Amino acid sequence: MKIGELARLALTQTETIRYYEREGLLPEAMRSDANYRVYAASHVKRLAFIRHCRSLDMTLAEIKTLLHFKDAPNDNCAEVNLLLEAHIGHVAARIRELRGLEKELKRLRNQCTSAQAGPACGILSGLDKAASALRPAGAAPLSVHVHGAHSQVGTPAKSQPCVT
Amino acid sequence: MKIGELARLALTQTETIRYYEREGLLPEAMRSDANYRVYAASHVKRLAFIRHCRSLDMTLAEIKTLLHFKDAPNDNCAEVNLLLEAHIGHVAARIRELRGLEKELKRLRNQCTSAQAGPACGILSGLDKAASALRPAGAAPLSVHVHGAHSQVGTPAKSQPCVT
DNA sequence: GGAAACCCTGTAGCGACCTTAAAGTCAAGC
DNA sequence: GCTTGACTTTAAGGTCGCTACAGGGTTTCC
Repeated sequence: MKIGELARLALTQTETIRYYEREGLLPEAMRSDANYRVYAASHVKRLAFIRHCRSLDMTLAEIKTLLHFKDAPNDNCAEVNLLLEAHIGHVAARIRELRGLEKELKRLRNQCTSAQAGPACGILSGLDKAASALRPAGAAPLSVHVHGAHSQVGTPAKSQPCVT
Repeated sequence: MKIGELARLALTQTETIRYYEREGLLPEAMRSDANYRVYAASHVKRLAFIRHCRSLDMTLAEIKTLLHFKDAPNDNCAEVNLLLEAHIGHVAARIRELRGLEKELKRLRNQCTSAQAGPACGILSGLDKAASALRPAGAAPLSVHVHGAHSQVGTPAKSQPCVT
């Protein structure tokens, strides 16, 4: 099968597939006479694995590590577990961060409706006040390696690879 | 004051300050005879405002809009409220996404401890199985504009501007 | 045989910075 | 006066995970 069919099967864009090949996540494909990439069923499975991991918000580096373990015949359960455990930690940390943000943002919103009569917007002055307030050092260091509040466009989270 | 002092006061890197100037978030600073940027207290306040908004995971575009409202003398409370409301929506959506991820990751982790006796790692085969499973289309479209599970390095969330 | 659909490589862009390089400036100490 | 070191300047390139061209070649279908 050619790259377009693989892309359709894995709900991935062809450019992304070529990118994964460049990055060493997918092995270099065989080529046809016309220099077209030629894929087999095993590539579909591997790509689906990658896309699933990406939908779980793992970085390509993490996925590369997992693929390495998958390729190795010996039992690396402990190391895989460690990686997964770390990733769960990242996600949990990011959730805590965002919950804090949500709380502060809602507090700001309430300031607006209550201070509407003032000369300046309550939200803007609220942001000012908060900006000049000293934050206690006890606040968690935050930001471990999980994205902020804005997802990148076209992230795989929006479409799952569905290979049967 | 020079850029270094401003950076210290706002717990920001000098390169970030120059970047904000290039991007139009900070006005172009006066220059000394030696072509050094010269700042006043008003710049500290404005930078603190920006950094605080960034710590709330707003994009620079959103912050630019807020600054525009701040600079305008008239009452833009409604529009500011709208922007904030939208941002709260983004954060809430990202939290929902990440909670789902957390759940699935923990399910995977449990597979490992329970299937440890098998020939291959339970987690890896679990990722395989999930990758080949069709996801129902009912799943939310996700990814509104809030980052994923990995924060970018040096994000302002890790250090608050503390200006008094 | 001609048009549409596919494929190739290579490059540039996104956001919010961070890093590095090469050069210029300034204040303090000898 | 001279050196040292801390600071500043601009410009360019790197990060991550793609996405979007541009400018060509190939295949497929009518």
